[in-house]
Amino acid sequence: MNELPQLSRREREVMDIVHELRAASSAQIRSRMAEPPTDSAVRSVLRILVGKGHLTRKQVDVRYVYSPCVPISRMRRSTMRHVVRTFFGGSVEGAVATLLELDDAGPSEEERARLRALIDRASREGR
Amino acid sequence: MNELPQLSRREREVMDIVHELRAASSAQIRSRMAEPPTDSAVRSVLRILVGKGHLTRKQVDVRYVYSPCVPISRMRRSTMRHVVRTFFGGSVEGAVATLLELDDAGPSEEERARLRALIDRASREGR
DNA sequence: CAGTATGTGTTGAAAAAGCAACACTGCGCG
DNA sequence: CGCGCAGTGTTGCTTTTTCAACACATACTG
Repeated sequence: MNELPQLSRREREVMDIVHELRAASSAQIRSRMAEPPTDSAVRSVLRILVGKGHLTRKQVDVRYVYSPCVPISRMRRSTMRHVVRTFFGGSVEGAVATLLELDDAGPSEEERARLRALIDRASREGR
Repeated sequence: MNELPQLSRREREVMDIVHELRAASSAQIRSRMAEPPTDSAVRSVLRILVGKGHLTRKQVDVRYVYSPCVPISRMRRSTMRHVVRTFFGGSVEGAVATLLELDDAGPSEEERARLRALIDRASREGR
């Protein structure tokens, strides 16, 4: 049903930044962009994203603050689903394996404990 | 060091398809695209991607087969790193949690065992 | 051989993206 | 007040993307 149009290069870049910050002003977003263009250029992209229904904005004090329309939890799931399918042949296990290799320090003891707990909880919810 | 230029909408779509299939012909790619354009349009994008250094092509029988230049393992890591930072505030644990929720069937007993093994192995490699 | 089917590359034009210049507003301050 | 500053929106131009039409090659088939 909701087929939001796909994003251009800059649009995707901005969306990623907003997702990372959860909510951000135009200036904040610009400061994180690669080879940042003019202020007005950034705001052009923002206006387009609001128009397409990807961002909402809300006035806070004098400036606008932008945040994603789609709730973060849904975004997490859909992104992960896409990544697992695209890069891991659908294997959740493979994806977990790569995640665990990310920290080259490796997970701490507490973290490992929490991960085991996650696995057990997933198994209980599965049935 | 290697800063490959960022991708346009169609370019990204094609790259995702090629990553999923590991290697694909023009026609295969086209058949998986959303609202697929003409054959020649697809091949235009492919030629650009080869030019930018994102894809290699190799002649197999009569047709060309395209595959990514960057090895899949590196792609998996960099993509996961990006996703974790963008959508999970850097929390590997959070990312694993979402992964485990993906199958609504939940992981099987064997899969859970393998996941636990992964965790233990990650801890050993960590030091 | 003529015709069709499949694979490819080139070209040029329409659409979208990308962007800076400019104009407007409200605010603080000398 | 007059001035600069920070934030915003609009406009129009330039570049990139996107795409289909066309042309070429090879292989198969009647």
